Amino acid sequence: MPMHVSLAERTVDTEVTEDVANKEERLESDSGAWKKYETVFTNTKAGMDNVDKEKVKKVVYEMSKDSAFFQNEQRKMENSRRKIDELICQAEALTAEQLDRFEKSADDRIAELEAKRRLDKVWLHVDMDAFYAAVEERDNPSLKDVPMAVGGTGMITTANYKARRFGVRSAMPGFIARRLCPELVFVRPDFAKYRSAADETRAIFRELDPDFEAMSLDEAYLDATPAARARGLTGAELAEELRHKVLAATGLTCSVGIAPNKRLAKVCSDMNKPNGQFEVKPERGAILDFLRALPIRKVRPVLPARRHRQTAGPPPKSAAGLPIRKIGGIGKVAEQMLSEALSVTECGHLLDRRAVIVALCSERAAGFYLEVGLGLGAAEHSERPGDGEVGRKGISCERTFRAICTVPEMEQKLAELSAHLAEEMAEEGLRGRSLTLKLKGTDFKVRTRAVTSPGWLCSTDGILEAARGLLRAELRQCPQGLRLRLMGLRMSHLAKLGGAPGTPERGQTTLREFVAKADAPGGSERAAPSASQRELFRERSPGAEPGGCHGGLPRQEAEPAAAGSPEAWACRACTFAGNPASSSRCSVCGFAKGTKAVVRQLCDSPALPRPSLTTRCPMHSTRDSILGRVQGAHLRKSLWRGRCRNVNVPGLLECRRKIRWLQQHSAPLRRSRKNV
DNA sequence: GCGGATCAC
DNA sequence: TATGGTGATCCGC
Repeated sequence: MPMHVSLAERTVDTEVTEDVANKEERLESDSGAWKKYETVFTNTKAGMDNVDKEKVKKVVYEMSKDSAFFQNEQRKMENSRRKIDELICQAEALTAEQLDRFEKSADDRIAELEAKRRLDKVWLHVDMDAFYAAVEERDNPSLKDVPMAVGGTGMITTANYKARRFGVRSAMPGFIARRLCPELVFVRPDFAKYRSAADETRAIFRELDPDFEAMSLDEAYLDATPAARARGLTGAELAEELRHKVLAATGLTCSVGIAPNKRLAKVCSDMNKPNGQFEVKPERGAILDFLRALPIRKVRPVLPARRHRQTAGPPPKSAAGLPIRKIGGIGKVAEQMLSEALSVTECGHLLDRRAVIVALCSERAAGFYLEVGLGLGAAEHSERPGDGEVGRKGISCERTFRAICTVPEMEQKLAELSAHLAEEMAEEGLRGRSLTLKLKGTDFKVRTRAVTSPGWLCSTDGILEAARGLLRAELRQCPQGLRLRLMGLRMSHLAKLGGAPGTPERGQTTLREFVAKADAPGGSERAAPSASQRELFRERSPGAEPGGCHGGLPRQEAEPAAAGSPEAWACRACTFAGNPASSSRCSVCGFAKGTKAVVRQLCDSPALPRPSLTTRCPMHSTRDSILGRVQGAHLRKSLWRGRCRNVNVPGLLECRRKIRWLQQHSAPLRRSRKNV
């Protein structure tokens, strides 16, 4: 049985249940393994109530089971399984007294949250119905009569409702969709067209709320409070009017949710999809009812036999609460965790189980779940970036390609990505300090490696140089080589290009971020981000010659207009850190240059086992090899300063002792090698 | 700050 | 024949 039973299935009467049971039995005899393969495709979506989910699941499983993708999914599932089991143990270990205490604490928080409840707002969440597909159908009506999907054989972005009946849906790979529905028609996406259609809808949104919040091309939040007051209309009336206007102007239908906050409005827009609307009245009781006992929405097509039975049999179970998965932010993993560790499958359960939730979840998570249980949500538009502010946290690009395993191929990809990223940044007038390299192996495992540079990065060359450094460090850690199917670059710590020269723009930005973070609930413990990094790099001597110790980490990058002071940093031997070129010590691990060569020899020598990420290096007791990157900035800093006791890493002191020993004995060792 | 994971669209 | 790209956030180091 699926752990998450959909809404529609709950109302099924005994006869149909028997039918399902029989089918289950039949399929059980095949093998049964497919049942454990949970994909996002089995999650209920609008227009998919009648889909035979078990069949879809089996098809997806059959087509996936031998792939590397599947293996990776299994690995991820096992990991979350472990975490959930851990949570279950913790839950079982809770004593009655503890639970009592947590319940009181939960009640306090609930009282605080409840005090902030607002019922005076009218929010609309507008969601265009199967947007891309609908635009294509509008422009080519013959597509209306066939199952159709926008996207390629790689991935589907949207499916029309005819296709959804087969279980075809967004985010599904095309080849699986074709198997589910052989006559499926594929249409190449045309984003220019969708953007122009979105512009038409947005012109209408703007009439109702000039500050409306577009979440994507096909989705927006509208604060209809002022309009409702000014015109003396209810939210439902405004929604009705809006839907008609959108249809008249674009020929497209949309669904609208009406509620006193954004979170509820979003849930509501999905209730009567497509081309419908649903309101939760701005009353506390109505909201709690909505969460506890979901009204029977669209009635499923009812078989005559079933109708007959329904009158004779037990009353329909209409009182099923809102499934937690309907809430934005609760995905596959959270759903499983809540269900198995906390016995929460519906929003109403969140309040019943508040003590365990507060006991086991993080502060933020618990707060979120309590809010959901109370039906609370944002009642104001999210803050918009002010003038001159960046408005985003990062900018990135990534590409999937056929498997590559040679370094030149990888460097070629990096060059393309760097150029692309630099171009995008230039378009938005951005520069950044942190670069993250993303690698996905042919086994679908994802790794990310990041550097934060003391200077700004924005040019293709600057980005490429930093990216190469990250790649080389990774290659050094994987002597067996890499087989990649994806590479990506992401720039973060962004700022606008062309700030006044010499101003400590970075300091100001981070300070503002820090204040904002500290202001946010639960964020007060976070340290100012850049302080340790600045200290790491401060000892750089100003006159260092650029080329001295060059491993591929970024130098200070001049802005296109103003010339900055070029500063070489980075060291080949320790793979990573910023090193003043003139220093004889690595600023990351504190080794003298010569020592590192010796350590490397020792690690490489056949007499000793090779260090790897999983085995302990024979030279020290930490998990990482000396040649590998020392994890974590705080750890690097402590190593450099010799304050190991502040770092909670077992064996670190011993590690330093060994290093010292090596340093003292490096000379004879080096000599002995020369003699070989 | 870094890296893994999750989530939404 | 064979599972995407972009952006954000959270958690635990």
